[in-house]
Amino acid sequence: MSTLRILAVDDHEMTTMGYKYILEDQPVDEFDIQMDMAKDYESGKEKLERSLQSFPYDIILLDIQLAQRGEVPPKTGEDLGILAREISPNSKIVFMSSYSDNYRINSILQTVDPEGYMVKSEIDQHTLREMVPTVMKNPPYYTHKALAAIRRKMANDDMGLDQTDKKILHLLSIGTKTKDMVDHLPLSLPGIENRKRQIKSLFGIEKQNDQALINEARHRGFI
Amino acid sequence: MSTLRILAVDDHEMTTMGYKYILEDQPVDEFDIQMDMAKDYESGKEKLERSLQSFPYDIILLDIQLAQRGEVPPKTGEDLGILAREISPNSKIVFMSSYSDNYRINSILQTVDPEGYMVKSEIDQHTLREMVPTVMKNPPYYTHKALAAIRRKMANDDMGLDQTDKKILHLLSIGTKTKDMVDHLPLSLPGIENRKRQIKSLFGIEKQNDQALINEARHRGFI
DNA sequence: ATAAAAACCATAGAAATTCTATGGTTTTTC
DNA sequence: GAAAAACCATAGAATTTCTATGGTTTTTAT
Repeated sequence: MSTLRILAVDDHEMTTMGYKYILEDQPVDEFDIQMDMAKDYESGKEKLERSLQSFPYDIILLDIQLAQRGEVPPKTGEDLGILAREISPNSKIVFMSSYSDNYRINSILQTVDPEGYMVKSEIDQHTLREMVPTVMKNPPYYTHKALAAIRRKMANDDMGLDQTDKKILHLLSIGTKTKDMVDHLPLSLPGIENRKRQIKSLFGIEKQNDQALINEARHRGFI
Repeated sequence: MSTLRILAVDDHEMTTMGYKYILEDQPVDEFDIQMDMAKDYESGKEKLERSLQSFPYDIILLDIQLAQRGEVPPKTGEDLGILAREISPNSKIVFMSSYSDNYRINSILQTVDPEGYMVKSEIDQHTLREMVPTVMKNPPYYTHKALAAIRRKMANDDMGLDQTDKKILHLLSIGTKTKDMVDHLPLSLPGIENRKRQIKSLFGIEKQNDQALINEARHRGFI
């Protein structure tokens, strides 16, 4: 029976406590578990760095939304994941996120490529304990909602949308006005309008408004 | 206890027999199972069409490689899947394939978007019986190797490769000579060479040969 | 070992795509 | 009903990608 060292980073202490009790309570599969906790980017980073001196963590559980301590720009769990990949490449990384929105999932799957992604509403004693051996021996582990998002993405992948198109969809989805997008994109206003028109055409919703575009993009798993 | 009607199409009769015995033997979850079998595209198509008159199939299990009966061009399980989606849209479709190669999986995930994908080496009594209720109530169901392929794809997705680039990689992987690719692509020979060079650059393997490109593309989940 | 084949590279100009600038119309919002 | 935002169209500029061409290097087969 080997011992796994797990670091859980979440700004809600209750959450990490929950993980701790469920996982340390009794052995998971063939593993004994020993948990560490952190509740923001900085303390997570510190624990991570300190661990490299002795035993690196076997698994790192990361919430996306982390409490800030006044940093600008604010650091997220995604940033911590990217850091962890770099300095502790043998640790398995699992995101525990409230978001099941595609833009976030897609981004994390590309920047971090974690061994697991669990949507919080689907985390319970069973899935949590199931995740551990899967991530260690047979990654990846995705909960159902994450998997469904991934499926949507795969099904609508090669539509020819590029990074810029996807960013436009994302900006739209968070309520950005088209005229303000010029501040976030290297494009002129008519350029943006043109792309929106092209995407609508690709989606088969010509001559409809932005809401229709947002709905279709969400349905197709882009946002 | 409701009854599920399942159609299995595979050119190896032993395989479909195996599915039949395992699934009909005893109820799966809350379902009683009744299997039909077919061993090529034509007979699969007939059973499918006939089923529409009475009760459509709940689940359709498809092998990719199907025995031909002299058709040119040969029809595959993918073609049958596309047909099934059209004429029997409420049936769940699950691919049972020997291939875990990405190009195939990616293609099927886009053209058919099946509720399940199982790699044959991972099919056994347990996974088979686990697949049924998942596909019916909580799709998708992917076996581990399929999931790993999907993960690779997601991680390397937005590299800016377009359809043509991916087709070049695929043609390369099946041994097509560069000079012969002009017959399969709407491009001149230097055009193809240029794209290969660009892709190598994207992959960080400048000035290396085709084998290196194939290896890297496979590693990144494109083929 | 060497001849033939294929792969690889570079360049110039053609072709196609995408951008911007501009000016206007329609729709939404308050 | 006035102001703001979204939407549309066009011409020309800028960029990208393609082809044609001619050459060098590497691989393959004898």
